[in-house]
Amino acid sequence: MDEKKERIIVAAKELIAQFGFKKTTMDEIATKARMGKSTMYYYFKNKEDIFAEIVRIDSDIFHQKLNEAIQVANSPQDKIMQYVRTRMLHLKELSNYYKTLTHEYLDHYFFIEQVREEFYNFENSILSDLINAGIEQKLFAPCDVDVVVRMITIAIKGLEYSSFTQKEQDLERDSKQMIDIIFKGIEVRA
Amino acid sequence: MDEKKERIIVAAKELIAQFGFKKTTMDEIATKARMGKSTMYYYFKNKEDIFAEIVRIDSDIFHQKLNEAIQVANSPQDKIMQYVRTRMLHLKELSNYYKTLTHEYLDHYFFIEQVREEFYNFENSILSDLINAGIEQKLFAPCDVDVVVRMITIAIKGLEYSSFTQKEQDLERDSKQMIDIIFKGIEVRA
DNA sequence: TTTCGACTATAATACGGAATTAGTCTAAAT
DNA sequence: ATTTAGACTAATTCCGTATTATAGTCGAAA
Repeated sequence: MDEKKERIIVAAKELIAQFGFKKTTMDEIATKARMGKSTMYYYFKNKEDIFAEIVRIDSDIFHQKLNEAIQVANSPQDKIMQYVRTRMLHLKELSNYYKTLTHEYLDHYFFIEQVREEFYNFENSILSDLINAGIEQKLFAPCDVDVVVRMITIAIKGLEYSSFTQKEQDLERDSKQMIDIIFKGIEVRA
Repeated sequence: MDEKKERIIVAAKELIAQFGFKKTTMDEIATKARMGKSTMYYYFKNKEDIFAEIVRIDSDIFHQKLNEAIQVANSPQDKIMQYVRTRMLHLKELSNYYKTLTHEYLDHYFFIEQVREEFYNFENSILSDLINAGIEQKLFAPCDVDVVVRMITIAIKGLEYSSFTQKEQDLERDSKQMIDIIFKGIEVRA
């Protein structure tokens, strides 16, 4: 029954969002999902497995949003701009959602690391493709694509950091300004 | 007696570097500095005061190193490049030195916040001056200086983050590549 | 003015028993 | 066969308390 699995996920998601992973007990999830505790063990191996599934779902949605964003835009520049913009906005939303977990991240949950790794590869591949497309279309100067991608991701890291203390609006403005500088540079043009 | 103060600082600095602020006791510092514990209270108001002084001294040295770096370089571009390079290298050194403290930073030590604020202003002022100089010398395109400075500091934050998992050499290379992109951009030139 | 040992109040720690909790198992219901 | 649940267990967390460690004070001596 997939509907049962869904109920567990929904209940767990709400509780975890409110209280964090550790503070949410299997009994609470079971009660909220209106079923016996051991029933959940028929659908999930253990507590971590439930959380892993929740993270996986969110991660899928996030990937999808990013893919949509670059499909909507036209030029490589626009695609990169929209990618970064969407990434920042939705990540802030997600991190806001998972705020109760921030502390628990310290305790190494393997699948967090795994999701991070997956996302790193995803992002790298998208950005590489966009930079390469830009070079082919003679929009970007021929350059070491890996280096450029790396610098963009480092810049994104900086944006991410500054986003902790920032409202959504400023974050979007900063993202645009950063990408703009990476595109055009600040030196005078010949 | 300034020599006593020095002895306290030296002893405290070594112990704190090795064990962290919390794990270092006033008794240990006193023993290492070869004096009675309460003697130290003649020279310092309390334990935090000793640490604040240590941080202040290190911070002064750091500022000095940065000032030297930009004096040695010639063009605004070079000065910015050297500034970032020096900043990353010495900050890595410092953070390596204070590695035992990383965890304790979480507990809000007011003077850490204060030093951070001071440094933020220092960095802002230096970068603003350099960008303005570059614009005056027609090296940089006329632009919103505050925005450019902000983007550089955000990029530096990203570099800082990636420096945690990186060796000095890569850090230096990344710094150069980042600044290079900020100068030149990646779009083709007309 | 400078130094120190003795002292105190407070904060960290250690510990043991009680309560929770993740996960299992058996058996009943569908 | 599949699904559910309540009782059960082993492990962990929690909690009150007794003990220790520690930052900071004080008065006296050098």
